Amino acid sequence: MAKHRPPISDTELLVLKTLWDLSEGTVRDIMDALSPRRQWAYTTAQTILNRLEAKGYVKSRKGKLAHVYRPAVSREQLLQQSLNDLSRRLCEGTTSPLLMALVEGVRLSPQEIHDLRRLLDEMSRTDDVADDFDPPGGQR
Amino acid sequence: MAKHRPPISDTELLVLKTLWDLSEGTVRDIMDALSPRRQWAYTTAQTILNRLEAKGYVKSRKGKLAHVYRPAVSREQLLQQSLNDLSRRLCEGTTSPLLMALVEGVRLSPQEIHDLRRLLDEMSRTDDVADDFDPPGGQR
DNA sequence: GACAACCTCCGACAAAATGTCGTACGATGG
DNA sequence: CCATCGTACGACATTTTGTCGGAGGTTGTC
Repeated sequence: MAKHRPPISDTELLVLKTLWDLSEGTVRDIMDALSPRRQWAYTTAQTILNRLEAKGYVKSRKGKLAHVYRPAVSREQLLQQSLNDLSRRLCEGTTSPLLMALVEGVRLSPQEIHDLRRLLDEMSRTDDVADDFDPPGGQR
Repeated sequence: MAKHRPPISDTELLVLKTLWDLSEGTVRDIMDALSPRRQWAYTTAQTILNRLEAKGYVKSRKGKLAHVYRPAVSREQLLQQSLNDLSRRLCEGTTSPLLMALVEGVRLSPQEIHDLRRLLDEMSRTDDVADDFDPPGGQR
């Protein structure tokens, strides 16, 4: 189940991205990594991290000296979640409209098209066995 | 160029959706269509419409009696825009990660897979002719 | 041509989200 | 034992969102 998480703001995302890069780090690590792009008071960075944790995007563990933060969601998961939210907001939870919009609205490289085809092949192969009959107790 | 539009809030989206359904309508039309889900003062609906217009999501024309509002963006365009924003926020503007996340993270129906395949076929066909050389004066 | 019914314009306001800190205080290592 | 560095907690200005109220223009109707 994709857990429901409050929306992430731009500043928060900036910090999360930094954490993705670092894999993990303390408040100070974040500040260092971010400077000179952002000149924050120590507590500012701290607050962002706290909020990120409250929202479920990072988790922390007690390091010897300072708390060590690490992402609780990967870029892929965040992508996933965002797409789901989008789908719920705009398409009553269906996803093919997203697919269509993406494929139509973007110039895919031949390489990407190829990869996508492969992926589709895989999917229909696994779906074949599952779609032959209605699963008992199937939903919706 | 996809115009940059400020983010749309949930309430605003609700109204925009109503406009999509009605094709167009006055403040009162919106209110009627929305009741009894929402009990708004007339001016509340008006404000939402105004903000939607300010943000570029709807436009209005002067009707005989009252202003008539109509969507300035279709559901597809909004989808497009949202996906672009997402791509910019999370993937430095690239789109294949979105594609992958969508295709992997969602159970497509055989029908959807079929449609997608068709779309891909079309794309590679048009790409074949379009990619041989730079079209003179070609847009986007 | 005065009235009621509608509309529009403009501004107001509270609540929530966001961006940014300061302070008080506990742990730590020379 | 005191200078550092961290944490907890709260504060505050700004922006965004959700909701209205009131002043004043149109209009259709007796």
